[in-house]
Amino acid sequence: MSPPKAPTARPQLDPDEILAALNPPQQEAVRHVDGPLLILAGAGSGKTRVLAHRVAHLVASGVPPYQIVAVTFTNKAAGEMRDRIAGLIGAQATREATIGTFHAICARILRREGERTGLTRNFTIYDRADQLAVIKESLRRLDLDDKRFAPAALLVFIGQRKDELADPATAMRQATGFWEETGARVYEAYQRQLAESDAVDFDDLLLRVVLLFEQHPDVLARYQRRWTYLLVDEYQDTNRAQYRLCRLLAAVHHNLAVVGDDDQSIYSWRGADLRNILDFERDWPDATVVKLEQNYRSTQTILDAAHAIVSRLAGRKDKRLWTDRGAGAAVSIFDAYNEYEEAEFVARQVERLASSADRRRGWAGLLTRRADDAPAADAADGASGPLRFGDIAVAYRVNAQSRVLEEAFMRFGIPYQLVGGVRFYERREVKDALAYARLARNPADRVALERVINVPARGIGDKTVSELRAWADGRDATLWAAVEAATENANLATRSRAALAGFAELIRGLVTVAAGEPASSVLEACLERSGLRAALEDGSEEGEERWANLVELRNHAAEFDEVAAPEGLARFLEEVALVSDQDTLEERPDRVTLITLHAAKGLEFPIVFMVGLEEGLLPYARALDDERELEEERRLTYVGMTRAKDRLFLVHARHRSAWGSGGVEVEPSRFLADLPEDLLEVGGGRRGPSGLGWVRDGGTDDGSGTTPTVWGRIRPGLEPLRPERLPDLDLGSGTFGRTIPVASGEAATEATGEAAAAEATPPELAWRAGDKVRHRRFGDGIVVTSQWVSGDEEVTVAFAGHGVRRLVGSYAGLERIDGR
DNA sequence: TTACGGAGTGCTGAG
DNA sequence: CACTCCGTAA
Repeated sequence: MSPPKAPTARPQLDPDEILAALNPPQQEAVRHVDGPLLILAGAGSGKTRVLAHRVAHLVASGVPPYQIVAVTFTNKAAGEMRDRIAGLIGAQATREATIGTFHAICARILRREGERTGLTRNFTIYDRADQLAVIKESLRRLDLDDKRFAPAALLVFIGQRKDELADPATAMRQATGFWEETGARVYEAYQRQLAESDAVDFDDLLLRVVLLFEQHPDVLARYQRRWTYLLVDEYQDTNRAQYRLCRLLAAVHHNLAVVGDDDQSIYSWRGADLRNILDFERDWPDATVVKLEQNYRSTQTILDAAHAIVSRLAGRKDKRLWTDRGAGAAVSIFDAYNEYEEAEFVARQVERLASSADRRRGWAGLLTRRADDAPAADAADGASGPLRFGDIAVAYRVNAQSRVLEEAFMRFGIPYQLVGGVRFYERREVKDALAYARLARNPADRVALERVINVPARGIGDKTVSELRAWADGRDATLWAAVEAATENANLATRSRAALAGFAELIRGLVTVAAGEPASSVLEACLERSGLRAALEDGSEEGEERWANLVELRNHAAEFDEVAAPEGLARFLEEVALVSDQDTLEERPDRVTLITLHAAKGLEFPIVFMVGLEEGLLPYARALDDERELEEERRLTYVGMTRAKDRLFLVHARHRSAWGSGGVEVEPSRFLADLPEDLLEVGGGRRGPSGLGWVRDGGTDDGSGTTPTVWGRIRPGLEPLRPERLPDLDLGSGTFGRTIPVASGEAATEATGEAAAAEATPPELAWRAGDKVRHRRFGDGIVVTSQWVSGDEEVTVAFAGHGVRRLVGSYAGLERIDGR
């Protein structure tokens, strides 16, 4: 996303050549030049390819590259798009096009035009943690109780208002009830504080550009002239602000091409509005619609299974994916006793799949379980080479599920990489260092200032900071102004004044460095002068590790050194603020990828394990009482399944522990029951009547010999994970778990000495999963599970807005609000 | 002002 | 279990 350069001479491209390698619908999408275009692109239908070829075709047809803007969902996707386009039209011409995420493009626009809206070009982008700090400060200023008005809930409230393009006044007008009125007041205070800090949050990046365009038609007209061809990827995940942005930019020329798949819409919780794609044809009556239904990624079996999940959605755009790759292997279901066995199963399968024997013979043999079908050869992308760890991904609903998997992989010595989780930029020392860097550019950044004013400790305690706040509040000044004026502040102790003078001097020095030195030098100065380095180098192993992180941070900053000061630092901070989890994913051929289902969107792997297919996890507990949310869980399941190219494993456990407590019994996901039996092979678990209509009797291997199934047998010489939690694995005759001593309808019992005691407890539980209840404090919720714990019933309830709570039955005073 | 330990509490998802 | 918050002692 370098600044546009004057168009340069470029090699002549032949439009027909660009079309050559595409199928007919793809060609239609690429050949379409003027007017609105909706590309309904199913998973794996080659949409990135179509987008890239479309850009190339536009250029070949005479559109100057700088008039093209392509919007992607992540920076990583932008990079891939850029590479692909460069492969077609050359790097030189590609550099002239604008390719990036909505957020990055808007940040760039605001950097250039923001002064009309009261921002300086030094503005800071606040992340979620910063936002929470601002909300807490706003609550303090309004003298509100953060118990009654939970910062996280307010953040959601404010975010929703912004997604709808509602300002604080509008939010106040539309407020229903006291809580929302208060929310609107907090919203107003929050915005005021952002303005004081010369900062914007993620939503503001979009919102402010929309407002800028709406209030300054001249600016809008300039961008309309500049960008005459718009391409938007992942259109199903756009929110109202992004939608409005598209409409504004395309209002004159109508050259808006969007690509999306309503089946893959999984971000409604952050404002994505499915109507944007469903109503595209109504918004643009002259729209051309192209459906891409040929899939180049998965086997037909995987596609059929995935279709069974998604075909039950109401009001979806009708489409069905097909492939000419052949049926391929059955989808494998594994029924584990608990999450430890689940993880062990995955690890063992990974080990087996990547074993040297399989590697030598290639792994085509693994893909031909259904004998009537031709081998699922895929010469096109070379998938038939030796299988590597990097060909395997394990996907799960929530990050917390990764831990048990990591433990199992470590045990088995399987290399893995984790996407998401504790992110690099969220580590404390990294945030501290970045706070200094932010202050070096923008000392008004109050969140950064409060973060590091006493880090490392320099004798500026809470009392001193409170006095500074009072000084600033009384004068309507920034906290930084209060720091600078501290030497004249009689309310401060002499010692505090001295400490503050030192701190002010430190920041002023950093500001000077930031004005003229490259980004890495600024980082260097931040680390050294602040004392961060000295504080970390205390000889401890932890300190050493943290220091290593800061060195990495500085090295990353050095990548921006070629950009002249002060822009280099600005670019660095902007990129750091806008990186996504997916952006941090490296293509490591030697590592298994552990990833959330959300982050896995847009990726593909030859082999995918989806774990935790259980009621309460997928679908997630909080979605159980809401049909729309359930549909989103369904789409999320679909997204996960369609990541798999050749082999898909769906794994669920019968018992799962939640935050430290022992395992409770869980039901298999309803989505499993939607899968056609003839596409599946089932392993693990108890045989026979199990309440699962789809469980097949008999063993797990069909005897064809092409799938060397070893399920149900613990590997000799390897102790089971957490043996105390597992039933007698190695006594099971070919299958796991025999019969587990759990009375029907009753709570889970560990397969330990506790079992006997638990079995003696009275079995009548007042509550069961799915019951709708009301609690006097938490409001309405849904029972996730209920079990006997030391003589009382422990009810776990998911409350709307209050999270999942465990309550003691006899005290909770739960009220049944409907149903049984 | 800081360091420590115990208590309390929370797990969607993410730019 | 893993984090943050809070009170207390140094």
